[in-house]
Amino acid sequence: METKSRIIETATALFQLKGYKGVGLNELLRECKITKGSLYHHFPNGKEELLIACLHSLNESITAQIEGIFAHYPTTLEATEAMIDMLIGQYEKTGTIIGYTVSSMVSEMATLSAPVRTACAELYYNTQAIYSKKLMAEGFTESSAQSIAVSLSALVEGGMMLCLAQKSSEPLRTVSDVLPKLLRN
Amino acid sequence: METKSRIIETATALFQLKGYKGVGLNELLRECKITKGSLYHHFPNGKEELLIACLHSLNESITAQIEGIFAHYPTTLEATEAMIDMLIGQYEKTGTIIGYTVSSMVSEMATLSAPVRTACAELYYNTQAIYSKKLMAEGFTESSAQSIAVSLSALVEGGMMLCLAQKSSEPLRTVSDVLPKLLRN
DNA sequence: GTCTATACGACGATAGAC
DNA sequence: GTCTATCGTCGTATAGAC
Repeated sequence: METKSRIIETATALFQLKGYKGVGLNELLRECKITKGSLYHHFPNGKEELLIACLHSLNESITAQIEGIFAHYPTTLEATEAMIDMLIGQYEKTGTIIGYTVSSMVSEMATLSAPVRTACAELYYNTQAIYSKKLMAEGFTESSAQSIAVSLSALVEGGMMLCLAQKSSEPLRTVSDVLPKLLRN
Repeated sequence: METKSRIIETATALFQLKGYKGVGLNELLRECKITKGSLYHHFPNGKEELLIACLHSLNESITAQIEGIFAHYPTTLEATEAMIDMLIGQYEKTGTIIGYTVSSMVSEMATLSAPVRTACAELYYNTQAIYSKKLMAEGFTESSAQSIAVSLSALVEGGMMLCLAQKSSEPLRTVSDVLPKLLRN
């Protein structure tokens, strides 16, 4: 069981960094220090089964982390700013954004594999639920809260894409600056 | 020359649909009804050179189309709404978003190939310049206009990603509804 | 549960005839 | 400028020993 979770952890990072199709099994095995036999023992249906396991794992960890941040800050604005700050910090430390986006998997696989698409959609749904809940606690109506929650996740996901293209954390900083406009009534 | 532009056109659509790594040369050749010899005559440096040509071509067509829309509507709000409406229409007609995003190329290649990353960054830069110019004409300060322009492109790009994951045009509709919050002073 | 060995197709790219 | 033929590599996946 420890091997299985190590595979998932390593594969998740690699998939986020290089995309699903960009990671060969050999590279993954080298990184995990295991062999094909072991991989196919844990994931009999191969690479796509592994990807879905990675997405479920990402879903849990991202949801937990965002929930933690949102529990710690009194307002949605402060919580979202803190979340983006964390993304920026991670980007500046590592040069990429690992652990907080499934964009590469969405754009690569959403039109090709229904199970993968569903797993990505669940992740977006969960984070939007966290945003939405806090917005309603602040007095937004349900429909307004849901609209803003969807927009927040679009803004953050798009902001990460811009950072990758520009090779700079500036887009996420800008997005963070604009949040007050979006979050006032 | 006619062959070359047909290759670019076909390849652009395929890359956007299935991602760069997801499109094999054989599939592309079949679709274009040409052979390897011809492809490598026009693109001696192979697939990545073709990708960059596609990105430049996309850059021109997207910029022109957005410029057209922004010239036609009096306010940034109306223009952006019209642009998103067009994306939604295209999505509902074809089931995917082809011709208006480079997300898949960014997330697949941005960390791997500098020329590809640069070509994507240029596209974002050009569209943001269009937004920004119109915002300034409406009285926004330069720094405010630029912040909003970056956020608009993040919002649209992220919105498309959510649509693909959810298999629904709803996220883009929601994003469109939220625009007034972002665009008022 | 992990290993080695292997199958076999697809990949991007090249050479050379026409 | 377009064709065919072919190269070497790497892709995912499987079989079977330990």
